[in-house]
Amino acid sequence: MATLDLSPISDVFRHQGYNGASLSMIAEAVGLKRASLYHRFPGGKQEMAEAVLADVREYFLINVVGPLHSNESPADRLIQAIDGIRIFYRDGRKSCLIDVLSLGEPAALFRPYISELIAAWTDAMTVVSRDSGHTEVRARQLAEESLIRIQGALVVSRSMMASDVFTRVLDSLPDHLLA
Amino acid sequence: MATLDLSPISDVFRHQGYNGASLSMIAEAVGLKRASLYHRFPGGKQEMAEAVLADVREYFLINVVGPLHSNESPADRLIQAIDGIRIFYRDGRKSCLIDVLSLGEPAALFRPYISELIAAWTDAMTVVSRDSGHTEVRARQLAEESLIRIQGALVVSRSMMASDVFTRVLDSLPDHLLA
DNA sequence: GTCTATAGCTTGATAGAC
DNA sequence: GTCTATCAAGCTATAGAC
Repeated sequence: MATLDLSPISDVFRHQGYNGASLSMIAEAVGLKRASLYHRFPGGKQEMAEAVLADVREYFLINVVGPLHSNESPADRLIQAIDGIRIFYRDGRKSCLIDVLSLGEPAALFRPYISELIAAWTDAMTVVSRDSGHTEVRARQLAEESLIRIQGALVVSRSMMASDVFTRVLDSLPDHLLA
Repeated sequence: MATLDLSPISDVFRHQGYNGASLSMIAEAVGLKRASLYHRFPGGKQEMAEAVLADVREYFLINVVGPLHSNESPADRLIQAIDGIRIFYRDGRKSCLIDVLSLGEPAALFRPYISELIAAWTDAMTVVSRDSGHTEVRARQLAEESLIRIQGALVVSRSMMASDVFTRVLDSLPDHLLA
């Protein structure tokens, strides 16, 4: 087998949280036995979560942060980034790793990864907002506000099983973020 | 002993999530042994979470929903509700039960409680927004938006250990919600 | 590189003394 | 009403056959 597809593991963590995700669940999701996971991830569960976070980081850099830095028009850049976000969260049906991995005692292990991810995301949204005509300070405010709205929409969508909340927030992003 | 103070249990759930909260942690937090918890909560862990949710519901009805329905000015009502919210979330340092209890397989057990809580909260914010001059439809949009911003701010605050994000969102609520 | 088997521990929950 | 003692089941992780 080549390199392992991490998305089933990601799904387990996102649905169950770090504590709730057992190696049995993960093993079943990837189609291996528990012990075999230790061949791929000698560091155990923690290493699996770190691998998933690295995977998510790569996805965001390519599909969200990258487009936001391109040389197209701010509106076109944002539309591409929104597509990347929509796909990652499956229209609001999948939780955010940032959210679920910041719970409990193990959260401290992942805080550095998560902080960097949030910073890169916020910076990229700041750039596109500023390029659309806002001042640097205002652009930063709007970018932070956008991140908050996305994360909040994910929580509310999940709690109420109403993913249209998330879709609506994503659709309104251009109006909020661009001048 | 009279009736048990539920806030230590609430804190454990909010910090660890439902799966991450073990009876050992809860017992230590309340100062009892594991077995003694079953005298207060024969239904075990699930009953503890339900009791905490009922407690939270009562707090919100008294300190958030109630003030929003009073006969004072919309601005004064909202200020009181914001105080209730700020205290409940300890300036953003405590997570939201709505968030942490909607993770994993046990989430289905709590969905009815959580949905009702969110609905009552959103309705109350809709009332105060409408009373300030907005149309019913617009008021509802703004109320939903406010809930999203609060929940998002809690997630971002927790992830980045920056509780000022939460404080800023709460402070901006009157401008967002009232006409 | 995947498996079976198992060690050692913690979990949620129960029984029964006081 | 709280405790000690205990249970079966689940957990993470390891050892070693193939």
